[in-house]
Amino acid sequence: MERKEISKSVLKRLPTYLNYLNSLPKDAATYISATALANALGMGEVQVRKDLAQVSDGGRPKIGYLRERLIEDISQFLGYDNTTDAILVGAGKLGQALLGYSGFDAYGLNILAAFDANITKPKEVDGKPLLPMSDLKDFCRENKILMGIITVPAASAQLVCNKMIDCGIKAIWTFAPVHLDVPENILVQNENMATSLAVLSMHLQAQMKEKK
Amino acid sequence: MERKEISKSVLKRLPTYLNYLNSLPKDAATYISATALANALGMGEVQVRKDLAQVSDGGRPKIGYLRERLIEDISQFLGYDNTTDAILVGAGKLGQALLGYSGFDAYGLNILAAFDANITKPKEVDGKPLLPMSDLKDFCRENKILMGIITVPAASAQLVCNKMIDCGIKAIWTFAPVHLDVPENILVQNENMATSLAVLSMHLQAQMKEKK
DNA sequence: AAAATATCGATATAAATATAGCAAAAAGGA
DNA sequence: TCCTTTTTGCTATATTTATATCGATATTTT
Repeated sequence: MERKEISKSVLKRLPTYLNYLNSLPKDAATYISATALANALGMGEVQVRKDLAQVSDGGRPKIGYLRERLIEDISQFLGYDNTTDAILVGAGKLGQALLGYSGFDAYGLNILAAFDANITKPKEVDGKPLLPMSDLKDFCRENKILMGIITVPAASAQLVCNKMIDCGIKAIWTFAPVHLDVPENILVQNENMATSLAVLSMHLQAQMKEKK
Repeated sequence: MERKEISKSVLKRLPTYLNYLNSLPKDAATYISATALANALGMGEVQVRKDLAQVSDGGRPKIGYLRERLIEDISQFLGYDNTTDAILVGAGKLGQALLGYSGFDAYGLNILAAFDANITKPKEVDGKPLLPMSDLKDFCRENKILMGIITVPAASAQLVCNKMIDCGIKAIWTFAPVHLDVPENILVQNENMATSLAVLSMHLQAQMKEKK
């Protein structure tokens, strides 16, 4: 399958497909069609078909896609087949929750260690090292870390972000509800819970209004 | 300010503006322009201006918006001024992290209690009640709960979702990486960490390629 | 073997979203 | 007082994204 440019919207839907495909029992039908996928996920069938066409060319008329092959193709496309090592800064509750979450390896993410400003002596949490901030640079260099996860309070997020960039990190996943200023070649993905809440509370407001 | 239809894209950007405005020091300039906001957040100025025009009409040429007024307008628009009560199901690590996070009240969200299948006797976590699932229905009815947060493993998410709907919940915020089937009038907001990871690892892949 | 059917993938259309251009308004200075 | 500058908000255009249409193809049914 040759790789073309892919839009962000499509990219964001791919994990959904993959997830559903993986959730099917082993003895499910060998083939699955875009139509079936669409129905199961409550989406438009044309959209699903177009999305799949961008990552796989195994679709056959009347039949659909070979399930295993499709899983492979999406996984490969998303880079889930070769793991990315990451570090996490901010070992508060959220940080520790992420650190202990065992589901990330399914997405090819491996959090190697956590760092926190309040740590002076190395510890262990969930079998993973929890280190002082002073160790960050050496650790990243030695392990060639490219991805960093920020789970510190908003006030210190930019500072941590700068440090990460200084350590050679190219992609940052942040849970701090602030905008981070970064150079052009660095990608920041803001897991912005506030946007989700906005969508939800808007829906509730609309519903309340309707009922009156 | 009269309320028009608003697109999801705009809605998702509003919290970002609000957040930035709130982060400014108290002695910052009284007025702020769409241009200034755009520059600070690295966005297009036309987009910011159009967005603001949808929630506030306090913009004045050459001057911009009265900062406090703008904060008020966006907050009100997003419904942050009147709190929404919610319950959470799944008191694992992530659930407890959310339960203990004190920042949600700034977004008008108040998590009243948590429920978990492994709980038989009522407990307390972070000063909030942690109750058995059997109490869910009565609690929701009594407190007129409209929003539910799901932090259970993927396998039980749909089950929990069904229960919530049965309890009268209209908006669901889920962290379980599965698609939830719901009736039309129910909104599901999937906090899908996998999509963020997809975007990030895609970026890293592209960067690696570039360097070769 | 022919007809019916389900599905793909390509092309065309529609809808949503983002960007650009410009007149009017308001402040500050010449 | 008039000119210049900045910014708003309107209108128009461009771009992106989603949806619909349709011929081709492969399988199943008749």
